[in-house]
Amino acid sequence: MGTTQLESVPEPKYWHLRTVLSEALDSEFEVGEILPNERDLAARFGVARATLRQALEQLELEGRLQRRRGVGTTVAPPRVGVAVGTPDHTWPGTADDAWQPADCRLAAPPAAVADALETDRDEPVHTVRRSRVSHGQPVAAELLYVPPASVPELTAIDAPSGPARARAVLRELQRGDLERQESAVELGSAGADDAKELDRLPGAPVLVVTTRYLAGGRTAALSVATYRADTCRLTFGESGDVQIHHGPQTQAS
Amino acid sequence: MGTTQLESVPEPKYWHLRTVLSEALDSEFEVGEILPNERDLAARFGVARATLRQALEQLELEGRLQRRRGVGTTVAPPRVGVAVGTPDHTWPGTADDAWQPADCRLAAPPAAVADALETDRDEPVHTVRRSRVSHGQPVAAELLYVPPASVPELTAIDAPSGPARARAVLRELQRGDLERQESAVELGSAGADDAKELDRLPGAPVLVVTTRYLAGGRTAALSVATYRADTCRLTFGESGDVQIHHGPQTQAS
DNA sequence: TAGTGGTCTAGACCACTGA
DNA sequence: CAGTGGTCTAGACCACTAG
Repeated sequence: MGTTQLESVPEPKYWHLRTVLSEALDSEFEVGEILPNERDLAARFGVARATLRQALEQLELEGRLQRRRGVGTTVAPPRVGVAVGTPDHTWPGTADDAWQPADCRLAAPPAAVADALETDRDEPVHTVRRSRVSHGQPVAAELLYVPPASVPELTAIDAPSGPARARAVLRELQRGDLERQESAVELGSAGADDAKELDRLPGAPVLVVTTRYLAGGRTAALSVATYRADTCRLTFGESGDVQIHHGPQTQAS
Repeated sequence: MGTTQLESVPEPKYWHLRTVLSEALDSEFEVGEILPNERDLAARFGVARATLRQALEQLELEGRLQRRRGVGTTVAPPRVGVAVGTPDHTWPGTADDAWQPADCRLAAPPAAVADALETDRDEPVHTVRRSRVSHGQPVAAELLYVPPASVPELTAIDAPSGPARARAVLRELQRGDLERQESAVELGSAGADDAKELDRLPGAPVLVVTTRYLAGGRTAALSVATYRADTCRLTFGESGDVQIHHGPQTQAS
């Protein structure tokens, strides 16, 4: 990071700063390397700390930086591709299962979920909580809603609750033949519980993947999964791993 | 918004404020209604304007609010579902074409794009710029990279450049038989040009959809599309419109 | 305990919109 | 023009991590 001054330009300081830092990251830093602390960086560029932080937030949103309280700011590795489009990676129990069941409860779901499942609003459904790990890092937290009708042979004795119960539900669910799945992706922010599971602070940006599993002409299950937006790239279809995007698009015209 | 004071809680003020406002939005406001201005709101809750703004930013990220400089803050309508998983909605020229070609240039693409296309890094490719409109609002800006080999019958005479040229390229491209497509979704921020096209400020959060189109065993084209993260929900597969998510996930335990 | 990022304040000025 | 959100400052204190 050679120069230490910002020219006066009509664009916001924090945006210009973002660009300068981004180029510095490309040319002068290695993945995992720690940056100078925020107070030093702000002084070096002659801006207030809040302005510097605005630039860092942008870069973190783009997956270029990783910040941890009490530790520092490090250069983030490229985002990991996470397959979500094919049943292999989400329908429970398939071979390379990166999902780890955490809990299971029987309770009435949110109204919107009940509507999508076509169950009564106060009819309890199995609610499985799972977390997904990739490359040793937690990447997603999921709530899977399974109406009792989808797991008819589930015996109450298997296990009362907890991970064992969750596995029993998933095992029974998998006996059904999945026809197809429909997904939607949108931006959201992590709630307190998801944040803890994803090792982030509350409000951290997440990609919310809502998936409806269809089997036997019915909605067999419905999943709401939150993926870390800073570290994940969601892939659909054959896991063809296209890695193109890097920073805001700029078109020389 | 009845109460005007925040209790002292161990959670950040802006987060608590976000929750309070979110509930107020559900119960006391209609879509399109304008909120009091930031200075009034901050005073009403007894916090600094910056803190209030942090809460509003969260809600905007979640698609609950829409803020426009010089105008005010309004309650946003639910996100619109935008189909991106099936060729019908992205492969050029299909029936219900919501895409509007804006420009076309012949130029060497970014290195990463050239690698994915399996062309030489300095080999020029057709670069089509399109924008997608839904419900009268711009929702996406796209750069479509088409190697000359994918449009062999394109005559240089059709049109030198501009929208007409873009349409010619798309028309020729469509003559190929699309086998399948692979997509990836990640979070990004809008560059200056995308931002203008999407009617947002630079740095606005976008969902970057990178798609590789396969035809005749080759990569026929590659697209990098940026969708407004605040207003869009990307749907994959049959356009089954699951609308579940609303605010951070909270699990009563 | 020293150093980091996270939160919060109270101001100021700017860029933009619409009447 | 008045009013809005957007940017920026210079501080302060807190929560967390690691030696």
